[in-house]
Amino acid sequence: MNIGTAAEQANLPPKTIRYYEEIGLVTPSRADNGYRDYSDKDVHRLRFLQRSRSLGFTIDECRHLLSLYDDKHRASADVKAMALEKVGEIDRKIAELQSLRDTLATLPRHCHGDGRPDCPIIDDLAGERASA
Amino acid sequence: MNIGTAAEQANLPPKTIRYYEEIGLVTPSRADNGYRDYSDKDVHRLRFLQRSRSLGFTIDECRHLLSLYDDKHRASADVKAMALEKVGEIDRKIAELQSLRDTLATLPRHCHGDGRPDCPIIDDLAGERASA
DNA sequence: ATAGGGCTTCCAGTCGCTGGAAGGTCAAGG
DNA sequence: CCTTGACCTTCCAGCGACTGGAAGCCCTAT
Repeated sequence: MNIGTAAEQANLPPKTIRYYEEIGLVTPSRADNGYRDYSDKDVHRLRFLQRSRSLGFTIDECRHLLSLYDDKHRASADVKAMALEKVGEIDRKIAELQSLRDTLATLPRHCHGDGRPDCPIIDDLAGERASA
Repeated sequence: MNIGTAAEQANLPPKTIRYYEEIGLVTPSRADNGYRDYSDKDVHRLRFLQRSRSLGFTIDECRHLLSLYDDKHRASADVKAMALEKVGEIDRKIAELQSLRDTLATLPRHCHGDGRPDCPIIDDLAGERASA
């Protein structure tokens, strides 16, 4: 199967698939004309990548997950630990964004927001008010 | 004032400050020995950048904010609109992460997480269960 | 005189793609 | 048989916002 078809089935752009090959995540065989030839197994791998990437795993984590996927004797504990660690990471990121949001949201509240030049937001950014 | 001192006062690494100069955000004068020489005004600008960056504005937005900061006749409406738009962006990002988190958090719940090789998380990533 | 720290420039790398150029291949239509 | 257009190939460059490192100058203290 050509890269375009594989791309459709894996829901990934061809460019990305070629990139994944470049960094050693998938290694399709080649047809006589030099075109990449994807097997169902390759596509399976690509879908695995698509899904784990979309869940926020980095490329290196995906590499690790794939090796666990290939390893018939893996311990499910390893995988579970990775998933839980990732959930923790996302939680931390959410909390960070939340506090960012709260800080940022206070700024416009003191700003009359009309054509006048004095602007409490700018003042705050410039540190002309008490602020972190 | 040398870059090291400016860096301390602005709470930014020297490398970052040089980078900001390279992209035209701050242009300190130079001492006779070729060292960058930061005025209080420069440091003020750097702090402005530090704060707006840490609030999640991109470099280009910071550039815009700085030009509003320099413009004594700016309309506060412009600034307010940027701040509100940014809050919306952050809200969207939080929501996205939240749904990501929810999806990801369901995976470990079905995984016994011991030394056995069968792992529902891997199965899910591989698409061997019904999943998006 | 020398040792150290800070400063300078420039180049390369990060992460995960994405865009574009230049050219080969293939299937369908005239 | 020829052309058109879609698809494929490779390679190189760029995104954002820095960060690390090398090579070398400058300044101060001992």
